[in-house]
This record gives sequence, structure tokens and C-alpha cells, in this order.
Amino acid sequence: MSWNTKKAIEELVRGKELTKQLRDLLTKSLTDDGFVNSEDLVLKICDTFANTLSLLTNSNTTTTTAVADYYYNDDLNDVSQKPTINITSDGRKSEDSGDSIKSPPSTHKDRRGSYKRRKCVDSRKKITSALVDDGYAWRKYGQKQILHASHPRSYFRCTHKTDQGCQATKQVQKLEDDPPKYETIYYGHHTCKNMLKSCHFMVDDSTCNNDSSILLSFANNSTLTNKQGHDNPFFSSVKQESKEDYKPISEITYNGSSSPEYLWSPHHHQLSTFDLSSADMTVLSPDHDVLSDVVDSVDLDDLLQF
DNA sequence: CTTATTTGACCAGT
DNA sequence: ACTGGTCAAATAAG
Repeated sequence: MSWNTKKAIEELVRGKELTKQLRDLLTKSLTDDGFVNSEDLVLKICDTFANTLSLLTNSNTTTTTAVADYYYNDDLNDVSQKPTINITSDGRKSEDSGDSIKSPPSTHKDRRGSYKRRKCVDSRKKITSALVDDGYAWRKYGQKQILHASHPRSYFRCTHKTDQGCQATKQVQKLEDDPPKYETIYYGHHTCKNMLKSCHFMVDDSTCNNDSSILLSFANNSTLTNKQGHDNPFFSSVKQESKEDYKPISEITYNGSSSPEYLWSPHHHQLSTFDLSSADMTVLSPDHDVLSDVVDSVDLDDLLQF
């Protein structure tokens, strides 16, 4: 068993334990109104972890390694066999825009644009078929028409930049119209505590070591509805970005060297009913993007610490 | 009222 | 000089 596989199993075990804690938390803190299936839902999440663990531990070495590499690969060039994964590893944000931005520029009143251009930044790229709510609270701070691009690029920073100094940012750009294709590039990592919007949960730090956190996206549309949050409080504050609808995603790319993020897909019907019997080893075949399935309903951020 | 978005200005890197 | 990333005033939304 490869190191990656071992690590994956370790993390899954930990995730499962954390989910159990979340279940306990939910059953205590939530009332029935609007969230009647909370326990059922979390139980399914637990099952997902259990199933994944089972798959990993029972499958052959080749398969598990492939899966693990999907998660942990930090080399952009190693994902050629996985076209939906686009990993970038450009290093760290140069010393930085943060500083130059933050430092209150002497007495000069207008220091707009006073920054250092982004360069060699730790980024994670995702390609989606529609704008996808990743669970974080973002605030748009700019939009720019990019050369040779048919659509403008939007710039977002974490809402908690000012109050918590969270440096996470992202850029979203529409690449194609038909079919719609969006590229989202994430820069930096969320250091804010309260960074999740209500459709996601974050296990309290006290339950995780090393600042690890597990994010869960309750995307089971068989038990929950998502019509602008009218039916379920867990979607109540999910907002749209750039006035465009969030729709199912077709592709996900991320930087495997950092933290895999799983996107919520409100129209994805398979995941919630994922079960071991139907998800036999064929699911793990190299031709099938099992993770894009799993990924659509579970949002794990910073699962990997380094 | 507070908070978020829009949009032109600004500036560093190329 | 051009381009892309950010700022912040103006504006919109809640």
C-alpha cells in the first residue's frame, strides 16, 4: 500500500470521526423545522466515508494508488491521464500584494492599485460548467476585461479579509458560452474562522488538530431542496455570484498539492445514493471519475495539512 | 442604516 | 506602453 493510500485512509478515518461529532452536534442544535432530515443526511455522509474506506482498503493496490494520487498529486504534469484535473503549483504569492495593500500608504489618500503583481502564487484551478458556490463567503472587489478573453474576469476576496485578515482570493472567468464554461482560480488559503456560508459546516477547531477542518456540503437534493434557500435554512444564505445561476458542474480541477475542494452540485443525483453495492470496483476504474461524483456533494477543505 | 457591488483609476510587472 | 490586479468612491441592495 502506497503512502498516499495510507494517508488517504487516515484522513478518511479522521473525517468519519469528525462527521460523527457533527451528527451529534446537529441532533442537539437543530430543530426539526426546515431540517427534518438532518440526522438522516449526516448518517449518509457517515456511510459515504465508510464506503470510501471500504473501497480503498479492499481494492487492489493499483486502483487505490490511482485514487490516492488523484488526491495528493502535486505535480501538474502527472495528471495527463486525468484531463479534468488541472493542477497548478506556482509557488507563493510574492511578497506581496497583501502587504502593499494593507500598509496604509503613508499619507497619500488614493493608493488604488498600489500592489505587487501576483506572481508565483499558490493557486488551485477549477473548470466548471457553471458558477458553483464553494461555500465560502466572497466579496467581489473588481472586474476586468482581459485581453483576448471574450468575457471579463471577476475578482473576489474573502469577506473576512478585513475583520480576520483572511487572504484567500479567487478569480472567476467565463471561458465559453455554449456550453458555458467557467474557470475559477483560488489563491491563498482561508485563515478565517467563520468562513463558511450556511450550506456548509466546519467542525470546530477543538475537534481537529493542526487547524484541519472538514467541510461538508449538504447537497442531497433527494432530501433537501435548494430553491434560493426557501425550503431549507442551510441554503438560505447561499448567494449567486455575478448574477449568474449556479448550476451543475461538469468538470472540477484543483491543485492536488494543496487542498482538494469538492463542489456542490445541486442537480447531481448520484452521490446521495452512493452505496457500496452499486459502487463496486468499476467505479474506481481509471476511466471513471469517481471522485467527481463523490466530490459533488462533499466539500473537504484542508483535508491535507502540510 | 449597513453591507455588497460596480467601475474607473491607479500602479507594478513585463 | 500595455496588461492585469487592486483600490475605493459611487451606487445598489437589503
